Amino acid sequence: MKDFSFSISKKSIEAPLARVGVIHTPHGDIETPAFIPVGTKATIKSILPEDFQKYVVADACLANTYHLYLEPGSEIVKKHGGFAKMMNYAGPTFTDSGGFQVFSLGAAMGVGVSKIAKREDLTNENIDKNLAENTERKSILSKLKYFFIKNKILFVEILIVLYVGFIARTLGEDMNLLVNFVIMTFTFFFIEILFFRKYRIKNNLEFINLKVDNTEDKKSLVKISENGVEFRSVFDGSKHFFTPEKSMEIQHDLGADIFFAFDECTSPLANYDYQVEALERTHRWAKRSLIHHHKLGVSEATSKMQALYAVVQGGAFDELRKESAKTLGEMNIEINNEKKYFDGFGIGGSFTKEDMAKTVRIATENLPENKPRHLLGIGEIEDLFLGIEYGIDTFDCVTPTRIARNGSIYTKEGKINIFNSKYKSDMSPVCDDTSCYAHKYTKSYLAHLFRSKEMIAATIASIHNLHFIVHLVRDIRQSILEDRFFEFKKEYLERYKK
RNA sequence: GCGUCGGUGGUAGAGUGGUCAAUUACAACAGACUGUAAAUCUGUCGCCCUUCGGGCUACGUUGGUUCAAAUCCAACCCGGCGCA
Repeated sequence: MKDFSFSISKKSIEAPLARVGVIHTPHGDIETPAFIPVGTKATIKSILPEDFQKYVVADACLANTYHLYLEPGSEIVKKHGGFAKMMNYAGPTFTDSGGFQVFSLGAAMGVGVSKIAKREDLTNENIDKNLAENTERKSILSKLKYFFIKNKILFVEILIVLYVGFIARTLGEDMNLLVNFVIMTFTFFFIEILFFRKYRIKNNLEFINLKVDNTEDKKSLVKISENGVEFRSVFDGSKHFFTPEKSMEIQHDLGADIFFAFDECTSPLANYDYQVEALERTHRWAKRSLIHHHKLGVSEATSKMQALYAVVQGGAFDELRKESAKTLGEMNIEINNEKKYFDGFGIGGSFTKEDMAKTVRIATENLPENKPRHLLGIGEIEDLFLGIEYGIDTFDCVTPTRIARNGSIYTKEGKINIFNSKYKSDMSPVCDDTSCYAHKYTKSYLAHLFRSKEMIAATIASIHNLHFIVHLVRDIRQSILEDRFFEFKKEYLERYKK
C-alpha cells in the first residue's frame, strides 16, 4: 500500500488514547485529528468548491455513495475521473458506503429518531409504542379531523350497505323498484347534505391527503437481507439493491482516497438481539467488502489504490463494540501469500450522548493502534473533544452546514440563532476570527440575508461554521502537541455554553 | 348622482345563521437539527386567568331581526367597477 499510510507523530501524555498524526493519501495529507466536511452529492452545500478550499481550508471532504449512485450515477462520476475531479476538488476525499442510509431511510423513517438518541427514549421500554406513536405524528387538531372524517366515511358506508340491502329486499318482495330507488336516492342525498355539507368537498380532499401521509410515514424505504439491502430511491421510488460488492464497485467509481465497507447503522431503539444479528451481518459484509475491494484493485476512475475502512458497530453495548473492534481489527484476507487488512476503521452506529464516550473508548482501545480511526457522523463541539480524547483521528458531520442553512451560527460562546430579533441590528461581525471570511460581515447583515431568503446567507453561514469547526479541531491538535489538551478543553467548554 | 360588487385578525385571503377567537398562506416570535429524503422541520401567534379549562373583547360604524349574527335586515361611512 504505497499510496496510503498513516503515521502517528505524537501520542498525548495527558490522554492515553489521544494522538496527533498524518494520513497520507494520493491527493495530499490529512493532519489528524481533523474534521472532514460533508459534501453528500459532491458539493459542500451552498459553497463553491473553490471557496471551500480558499475559505474553509479543510484537509479533506466526504461524499455519499447512495446519493451519487442515484444521481448522477456512478458511471458518470467515473467518467469524470471520480467525484473529486468532478467537483474540482484537489484534496483528499472520503466516501461513505451507503450504510447510514440503511438506517436513515429504514428504521429511522418517519419515526423521529436521529443518530443520537435521548436517554429517555431508550429507558422507555415500550419501543413498539414509541414506533407506533410516531408513525402518526399529527397535531391533535388533525387527529380530531381525521377521526371525524373517518367516521363520516364509515357512516356513508353504512348508508350504502343499507341502501343495497333495501334494494335487494325490494327486489325480493317484488315492490315497485323505481319508486323505492327514487326515494332512497333522495334520502341518501338529503342525509348526507344535512349532516356533512360543510365538510364535503374540502375535507374529502384532506382525507385523501391524510391517508397518503399515513402510508408514507409508515413505509420504510429499505429492506435488509443477508445478501444486502434493497433501497427505494428517494427521488423516484425506483428499487435498487446494494450489496457489499455493489457498494465497493460504486465507491471505486466514485474514486475517493478513503472509503468504507458496507455496513448497517442500527437504530438506537434496536434491542440487544437485533444488535447482535446486525453486527454479525456487518462483519460478514465487511469481509465481503474487503475481498471485493482487492478483487477490483486500483480505482479505474482515478488510477489510484484506495484505502478501505471497516465500520465498527455494536450499538451501545460494550461487549459488542469490543467484539466488533477486535474482529474487524484482525480481519484479513490472503492474496498471493500476503495478508490484506483494513486500512483504517470507522466507528459507526448510534448511541446516546451519555454512552458515546464509553462506546468510542471501547472501540478505540480494541482497534489496532497504528491505523486511523474515523468517527462517523459526529461533530458537535463537545463530541469532538471527547472523540479526540479517546483516540479518534478524523470526524465527518453534516451539522455545521445543515445548521448554517437553518440560521444557526457557531460562536465561541455557543450557537446562536441569527433569526432572533436581537441580531437585526447587531453590528458586530459574524465571526471574531479575522481569518474567517465571515469576519467581513455584520450579524445584522447576515440576519437580513436570512430573513430575505437570499442564497448567500447559507453560503456565508456555511463557510463560517465549517471554518469554525475545522479550525477548532486544528486547535485541539495543537493543544495535544503542546501538552495542554485538558487545559484547552476545560477553557473552551467553560466558555462555550450549549 | 344612479347601479353594482365589496369592507374579516400585522398582510393577503377563506368563511355567508350555531360545530367561529374565526381554514389557509405569508409575516412575526421561539425551538430543533450529529456517516444530509433537510435553503428543512416543530411550536406559539386577539386580550386576561395557573394548566385541562374558563372569562372578556372582536369580522367598516350604528341600530335591528333571532334563543343564537362575521354570516340576515336597515341606515350611515369607506373603496373598486360600470353608466351618466
